[in-house]
Amino acid sequence: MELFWSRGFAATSLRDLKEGLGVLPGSLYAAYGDKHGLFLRALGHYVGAAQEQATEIATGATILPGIRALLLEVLQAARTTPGRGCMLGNIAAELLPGDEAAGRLVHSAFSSLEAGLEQGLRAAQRSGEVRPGIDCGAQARLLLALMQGLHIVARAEADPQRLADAVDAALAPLTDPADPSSSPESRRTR
Amino acid sequence: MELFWSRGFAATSLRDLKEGLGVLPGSLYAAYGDKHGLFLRALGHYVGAAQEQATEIATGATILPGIRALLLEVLQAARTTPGRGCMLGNIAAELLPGDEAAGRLVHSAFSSLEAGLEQGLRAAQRSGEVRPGIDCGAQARLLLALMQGLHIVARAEADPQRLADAVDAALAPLTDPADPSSSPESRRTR
DNA sequence: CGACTTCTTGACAGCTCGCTCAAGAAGTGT
DNA sequence: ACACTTCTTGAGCGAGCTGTCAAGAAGTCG
Repeated sequence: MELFWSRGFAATSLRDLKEGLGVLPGSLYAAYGDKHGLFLRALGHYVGAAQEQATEIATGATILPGIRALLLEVLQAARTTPGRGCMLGNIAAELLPGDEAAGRLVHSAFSSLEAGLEQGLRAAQRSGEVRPGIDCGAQARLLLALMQGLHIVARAEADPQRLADAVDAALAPLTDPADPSSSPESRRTR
Repeated sequence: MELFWSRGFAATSLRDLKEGLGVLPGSLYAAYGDKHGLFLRALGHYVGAAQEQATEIATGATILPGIRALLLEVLQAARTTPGRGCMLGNIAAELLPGDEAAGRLVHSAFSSLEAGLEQGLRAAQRSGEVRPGIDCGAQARLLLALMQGLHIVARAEADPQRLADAVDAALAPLTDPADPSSSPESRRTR
């Protein structure tokens, strides 16, 4: 997964897999059919992790700080592990919509993340954390697209943290109807 | 440019370039040094077009409808020309931050788009189209990241138009000061 | 222990890649 | 028309790719 994540599908050779995991071509063929089969398994593993994260967002104690932390982690990851981004976005850019099997996996992960965000926002709306009148479904799709976009834009930014205020600009309207300069205070980390 | 745009750098072979443009390997080498040199020229062309678009956004007659049209065009393009996305995002995902020359080009395009958005929002703010108190710089970065994210997410979406409400969710806070039911009284929460 | 089955290995085939370069085509000046 | 220069061409080189498969290693059981 790590190899396909950071290099992409085509750029990860059987030699890389052999040196990285000790999987020899013969064993790989016997177990997964071909390189693409192993790739789908690795992508499936990533999708599973993403779905776990989605339920964490939906059921967290504090929703908005959780979402904020999630988005800021994207910027942090761009600094600590540059060139890796999000495997879903990377694969989407490289293979979709041509690769149907990979497309189904990526789509299910995006759907789970969107659903987790929407569910969390709805709960936060009931508890008063998010003001009424917000379309939680549309906001969830906005936040999902923002997350993917941050992964992309951060790759071209020397200091990805410069994008942190964009995260707050996206979250501010959820709580404060008038003043976007009030920033949610959070200290939650994974 | 079209070839590198829709296939990426590595997946575009010299044979593709020969069949697509009639550029034979020898001529290519003499004119651009290598495949990467030609690629940078193609990317530079795309960057120039993006910068033109940035000034159009900044100097347009109606700013917010212009930005909205720009974002909805992303979803439209995902339907009409699937698998192409935005060359800037594609190249960022494939080559950055490893390829410094490409990184400089993508960064300058992102900067121009961000500056165009910010400039446009500032003008709209002065004309009252955008309400005061908005951080136009942060909003510009948010919209840029959203645009790139839409290109990615739309690749995995059977009907990209489903993301249109996310665009409106991003733009609504720029004009609407508050929930229609609550009074826009100056409530300085601070 | 020996016969049989299953697993593991890495050299190899067949292909495509980016790039080179000698040879022919085209252009230029007198 | 001729000598000279510049441009254009595509076959071919070495390297790397995915996928194959015979041969050896390891495991299993009477």
